[in-house]
Amino acid sequence: MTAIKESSTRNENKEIAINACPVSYVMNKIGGHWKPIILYQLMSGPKRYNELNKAIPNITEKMLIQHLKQLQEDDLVIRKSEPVVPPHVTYKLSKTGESLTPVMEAIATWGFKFIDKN
Amino acid sequence: MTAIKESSTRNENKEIAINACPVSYVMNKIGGHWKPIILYQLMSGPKRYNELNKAIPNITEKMLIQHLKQLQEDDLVIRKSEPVVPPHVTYKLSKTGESLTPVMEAIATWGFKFIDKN
DNA sequence: ACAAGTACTTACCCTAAAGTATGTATCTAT
DNA sequence: ATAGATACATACTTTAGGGTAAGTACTTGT
Repeated sequence: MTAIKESSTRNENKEIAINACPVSYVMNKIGGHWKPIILYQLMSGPKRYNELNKAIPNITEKMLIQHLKQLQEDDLVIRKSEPVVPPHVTYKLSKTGESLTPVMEAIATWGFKFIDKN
Repeated sequence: MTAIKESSTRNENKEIAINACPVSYVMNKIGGHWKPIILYQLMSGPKRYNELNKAIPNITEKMLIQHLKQLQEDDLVIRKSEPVVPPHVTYKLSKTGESLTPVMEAIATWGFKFIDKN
C-alpha cells in the first residue's frame, strides 16, 4: 500500500503549509488526481466498487482502492460490505463528505466559466 | 524550468479526468502544493517577490517563481516590474484571480470546520 | 473440474514534482 | 573595489505518486 514516509522535508513543509493556509489543508484532503473525481461520482449517490471503476475512465484499481481508503480514513466516505459471494461492497459519502457538495459545486461553477474563457 | 512532457499516459489520464469532472480541471490549476498558498497571500493585496518569499514559510525560490509563472500563464496573477535597480517587482491577482476569492473562502470555511472535528 | 464474478492485494517500475545548491545581472552606497 | 539588495535562473538529486501486471479468496453455475 505504498507506505508514506513521515519524516521528510516535503511532508514537514506540508504541515507548515496547513498553518499558513487553510485552503492548502483541504487541497491535501480532496486535491490530487483522483479524489475529486471519486467524490464527484459519489455525490450522485452510493456506488459499488465496480460501478466506480467503470464510471471513472482510466483509473486503475490500485488508485481506486487506495484513494477510497484514504477517503474513509478522512471520514469522507463510508464503505459498506455485504457478506455475500461474490462480494457486494458499496461506497457512499459520509455526512462530512456530503458537506463538501457546495464547495465542489462552487469550484465546478468557477471551472466552467474558466474553461469558456480559453 | 522543467519542461512538461505532453505525451505521457499520466497527462492523457488528466485530460480525460477533466471531462469526467470539472472539479478536477480546477484542481489542476490551483491545486498542488504551493499555488493555493500563493493565491491566498495575494488575496490580501499585491505583494513583492521578496514579500511573498518571506510570507510563505519554507517555500523555495525555485517553487515560488515556477508557480508564479504558471499562475501568470493561467491569467490568475499579474506581474508588474518597475525598471529600477535593485529590481522592484510586484504580483497581484488578475480579475480572474480575484473571482476565485469566494471559492477559496468556501474551501477555507469547510477546512476550518473539518480541522475542529479532529 | 473449472470458469466466472467481485473486490481487492502486491511487487516492481517510471516519472513529474519538489528540494538543494549555486550562479547571474544591475546599480548604489561605502 | 567591493559588498549589498532584488529578482530571478539553472543544474543536479530525491521522492511521492502513479502505472503495469499479475495474483488471491470464496462461492455459484455448468
